[in-house]
Amino acid sequence: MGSRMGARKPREPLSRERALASAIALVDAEGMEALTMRRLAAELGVEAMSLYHHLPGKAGLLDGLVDAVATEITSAAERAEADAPGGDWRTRLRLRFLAARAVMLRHPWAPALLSSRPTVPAGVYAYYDGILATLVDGGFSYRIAHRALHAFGSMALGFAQEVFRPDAGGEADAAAAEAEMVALAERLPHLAAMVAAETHDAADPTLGWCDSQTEFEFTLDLLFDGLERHLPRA
Amino acid sequence: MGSRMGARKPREPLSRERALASAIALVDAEGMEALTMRRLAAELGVEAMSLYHHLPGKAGLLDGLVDAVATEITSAAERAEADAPGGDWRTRLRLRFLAARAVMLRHPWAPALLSSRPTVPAGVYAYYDGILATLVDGGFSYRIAHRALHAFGSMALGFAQEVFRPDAGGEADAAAAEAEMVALAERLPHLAAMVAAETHDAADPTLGWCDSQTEFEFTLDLLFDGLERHLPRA
DNA sequence: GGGGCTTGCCTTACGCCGTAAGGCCAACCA
DNA sequence: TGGTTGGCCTTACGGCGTAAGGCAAGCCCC
Repeated sequence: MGSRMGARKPREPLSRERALASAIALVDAEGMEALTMRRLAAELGVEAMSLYHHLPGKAGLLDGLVDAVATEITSAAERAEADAPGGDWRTRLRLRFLAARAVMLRHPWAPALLSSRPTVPAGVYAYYDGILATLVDGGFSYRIAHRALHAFGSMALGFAQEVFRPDAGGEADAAAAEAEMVALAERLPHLAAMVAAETHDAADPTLGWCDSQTEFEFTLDLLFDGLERHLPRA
Repeated sequence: MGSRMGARKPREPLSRERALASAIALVDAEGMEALTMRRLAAELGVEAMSLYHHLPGKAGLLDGLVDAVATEITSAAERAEADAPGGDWRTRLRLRFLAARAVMLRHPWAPALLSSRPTVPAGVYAYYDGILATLVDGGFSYRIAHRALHAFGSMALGFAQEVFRPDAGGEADAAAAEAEMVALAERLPHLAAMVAAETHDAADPTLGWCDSQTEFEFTLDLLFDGLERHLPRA
């Protein structure tokens, strides 16, 4: 008896894939600092050292995470571009970048992890290749396409950098916050003026006062406008 | 006897300033991962716990580093712009950004540290204020200046991102590297074509094949060209 | 069918890390 | 002169990544 009723096995045998999936879920839920070998093992119902039979140490685990998001980005970008077959290079690139951004927003830890790697993760090259394909198909020389890749920089990867986070830390002590704002207005007049100007004519429907999606697309257009002048036939 | 011949004192008494200066020197020389409380204390000829009389823990130490580079950047940018009093907003911004970049190149650990902070370091606001001043002085509305700040993103801070680092890891086993290159050309045709195109007509004097300074300035011009269309009088 | 090998997981232990708690000694002030 | 204070040290705790080895179950080949 026993081998035929196998479904009762207390747990499936652990593997690199299971470990990576669990790690991603853990990091999505609790952030990078929660990812320790002991904690991940506990999440899998196992002891820490057991992970070393499937992963080459912590660095290897991080490599696995990086590869996972890199392929997620690449396939998302590929799918997005395939959905608009007739578009010009701008709209196709835009779709790629927005797809990459969507992935990054799902995994807020990914930008820091990607840029912390000492070398470009191998999986990212495939993504860059797709961007290059779109550019050269759009008429750019490889020289300019190369520069464009640099110009896009972290935008191509969809990094959602929130330059201003005025709400960080809750809203306790609003009076003190206002006092600090007044003090800030004296030391940093232009910043204060900008905040005032932006909050006053807030007739537009941006939430808070920084709509990162809008900023992202504005930057995209800025770069695209600048790039367009470098088309050989222009 | 003793108090008059003070210069013989075995060491000066340690302070926040001395600790921060030593920390910056250590990190410049050996990277962020070398910065531990014990190591920093050893560097100062002291035990780890002594640091806690001058710094509020490791996080406070990192805050100190962040503040130090922020003020270094701000003052460098201010000095750079002051050196060209008659220029238009483009050249003045360019001077600011290149000054910031120079600081970052002196402290390669700074970008990751700055962007790892949960909130924008206070000292960075002063730097942004200077950029805003240049923009509004150049005729931009606060709305567009705000967007420009987002558009510049990490460029404003001079982040030197090296997208391609083909030499990482030495040059051992050149044959294997070439084999890998061939395999890569099959999987990533556009990337391979770009590398080929760029290395063949390398008549220009760029070192290696990515001159990050050139890429940086190309991106600056791209953004500036795009921004210029948003001037109200254009 | 049984001995040896492989596989998968566990136990123990080491040297790092940040830091809480408290001791000791010299300088200073009353 | 004696108490107080400040600067530095000692000890210790829990957590980290991981090296080294143990132990039981399954498999292969004779």
